[in-house]
Amino acid sequence: MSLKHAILVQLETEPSSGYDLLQHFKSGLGYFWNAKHQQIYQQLKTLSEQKLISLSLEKQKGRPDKKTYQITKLGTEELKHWLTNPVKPHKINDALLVKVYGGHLIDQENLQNELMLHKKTHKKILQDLLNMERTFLESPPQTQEKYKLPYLTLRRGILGEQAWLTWAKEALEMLKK
Amino acid sequence: MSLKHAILVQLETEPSSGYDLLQHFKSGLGYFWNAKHQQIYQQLKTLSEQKLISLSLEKQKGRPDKKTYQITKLGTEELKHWLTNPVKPHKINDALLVKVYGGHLIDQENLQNELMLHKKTHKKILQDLLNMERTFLESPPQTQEKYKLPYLTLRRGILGEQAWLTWAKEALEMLKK
DNA sequence: AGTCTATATTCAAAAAATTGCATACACTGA
DNA sequence: TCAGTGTATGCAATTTTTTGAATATAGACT
Repeated sequence: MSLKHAILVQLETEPSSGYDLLQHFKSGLGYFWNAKHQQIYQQLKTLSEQKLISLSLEKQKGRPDKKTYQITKLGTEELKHWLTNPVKPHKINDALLVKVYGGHLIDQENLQNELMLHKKTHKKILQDLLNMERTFLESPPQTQEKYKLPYLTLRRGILGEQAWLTWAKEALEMLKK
Repeated sequence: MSLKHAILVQLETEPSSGYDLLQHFKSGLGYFWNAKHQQIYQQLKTLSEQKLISLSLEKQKGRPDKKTYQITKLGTEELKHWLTNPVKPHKINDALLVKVYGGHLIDQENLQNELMLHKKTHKKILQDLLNMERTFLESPPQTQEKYKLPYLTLRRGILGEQAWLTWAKEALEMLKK
């Protein structure tokens, strides 16, 4: 169960509110760990009860108050413990590929159109990731050294998206034949 | 909810028992749709109740009897309906990347070792996929034409694994610095 | 004032996945 | 005969994910 640890990892980077975390899960962390806001808040409550994180209320100007959480010593220990133990390879559930597998049952143009839609999405994602990479590579060397591991997750995203687009091109060519 | 459709797609290809399906989910379909035997049997029961599949009991020599399911007309219609509607991009929950993101907290050798373990796994998967590809490409042209869409799912797997291994190489090099 | 949007959080229910456990048939080898 | 392995199926509980719904603060605009 790694949502807990994804949250702890992010809180270890900087204290955050539920909403801040949600933004991170829409970008950054979210490229490799999907989480819904209900999950995040629920998990924050649990982590707080377990004393792995602590809570402080923060008043904001022009915005509602927010609850800021930060990781505790206990939380950091729990996180380190998890980090030292091996995880299993992630499992894939890709409905698009199920559709491709059974695609002979439908009109090939429909399949092509859908592939092109997904291609568009993936192009956007790749663009976003490349922008993030450019920003990172323009940052000072100590920043680059500090964040070299998060950068690796970015590289994984980029290489994965590029592979996907290579495949999509191939697939569309085959479908046109 | 695509387990249902993954099962229907496979049953459309050929009638199968729960056990047969399980083997398919360990290979072939399983590279892009993960399913546990409990899920499969449960889903077969539901699909049968819904008349999307029909059941026949088959006696075997030297083995226990098996229940063979085949897709019904209604099932084929349901499947086609699903196939014509767009699906969302699949979501990623990759614990390894969460670990890489927070990897500065642990001994870098531990992280390297784990990456190398995963690398080994991915190499094996790629090998399996390439073997499957070779077999496919050695098959008669009409077979290749018939299964060109399932072949596309294989190609996706191969390109994805290759991208993963490229990344792993890059990551290990960075970790060694 | 009301509507819309953004920020911020919460509760609840349903669906799906995972884990644990179990049973039965059949064969093989000690 | 028993233990181990493979084939074959099933039930139940727990955990995780998804979906739906809602509330509150605050600002901007009509």
